[in-house]
Amino acid sequence: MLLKQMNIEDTIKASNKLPDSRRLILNILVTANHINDRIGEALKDFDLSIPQFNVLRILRGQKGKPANLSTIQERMVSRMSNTTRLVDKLIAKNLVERVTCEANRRKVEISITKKGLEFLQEVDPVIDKIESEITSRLNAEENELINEKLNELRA
Amino acid sequence: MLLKQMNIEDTIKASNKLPDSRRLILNILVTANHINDRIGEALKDFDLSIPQFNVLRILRGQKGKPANLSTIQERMVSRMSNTTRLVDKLIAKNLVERVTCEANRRKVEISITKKGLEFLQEVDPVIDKIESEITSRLNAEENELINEKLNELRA
DNA sequence: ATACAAATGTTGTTGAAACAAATGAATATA
DNA sequence: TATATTCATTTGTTTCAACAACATTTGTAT
Repeated sequence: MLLKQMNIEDTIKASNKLPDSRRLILNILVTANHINDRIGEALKDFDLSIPQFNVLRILRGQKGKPANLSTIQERMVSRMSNTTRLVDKLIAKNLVERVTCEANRRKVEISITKKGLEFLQEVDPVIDKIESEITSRLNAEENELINEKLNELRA
Repeated sequence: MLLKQMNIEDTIKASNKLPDSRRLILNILVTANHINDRIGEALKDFDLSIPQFNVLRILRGQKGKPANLSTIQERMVSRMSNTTRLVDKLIAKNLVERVTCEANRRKVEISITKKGLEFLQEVDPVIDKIESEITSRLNAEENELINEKLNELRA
């Protein structure tokens, strides 16, 4: 199978060659956008936004242990200003629940419900498929190499 | 100068090691987010949103030739649903202007104003600095390598 | 103890994005 | 030529995010 591949200049139809730094930056942004579009599209079938999906995965990662709002915020891919209302949405769907923490009554304990876990099990394979479809275009070493280089960029 | 560097598991504080595909996907998304945060922050000093900034750069890239709305949409880093109102904002600031195309009156011709060009000249060095600050953490070959690999991911 | 500061979430408001429908202009069809 | 179809953009509506102000609980210092 032959896949046509485009550099970013073509992709965003830049009129002239970009400076190297901007070229890489744009490439990362465009690629991230591409990924988000694909995942967001798939999640629409489940009436789930990307941030909502991320919160669910974070809560599952807690393995039963509830999480505070601030914990969720820290772990979000993109930091949200109003995580409260995001959680509200998930509560309305009975996918998560919230109780105020007894030890420190300012805090709040958020956890994923049984229904939430079951729901995730339906969503997961769809997203996994997209993710591995994308990353399978590179082999494991290339994959790992990019991981390292991106880590350096964020350093 | 020693920079502390974090892998994505640490960055998003994942409780367990992620599968390779998700690992790379998340890394790209987190990195893009990091870049957007930094650029968005800098643009705030100029009362400019990232999409607005992109439109201005697209129009400058036209070198005097005006662009249609649809042309702008194609070239945007992230596709927007309502570019009309985005352009309205820039018109309100006298940075761009819009006239309906004589040849095809459905179309509209959008171009950057003199003031817009001058404004971009102020903004550019600030953004360039951020962009090269980030990309300079890798050398030219690494930089180019990632570009290629990202192109393959989007293929 | 009391007062003051910091931590943690929530709520109100405003502006932007997503989505769908509508407008107006050009083109194709009958 | 009249009518339908498509194109390019705009507009209306609903949802969501950013930001700031607020409330409540906890911690600290006098």
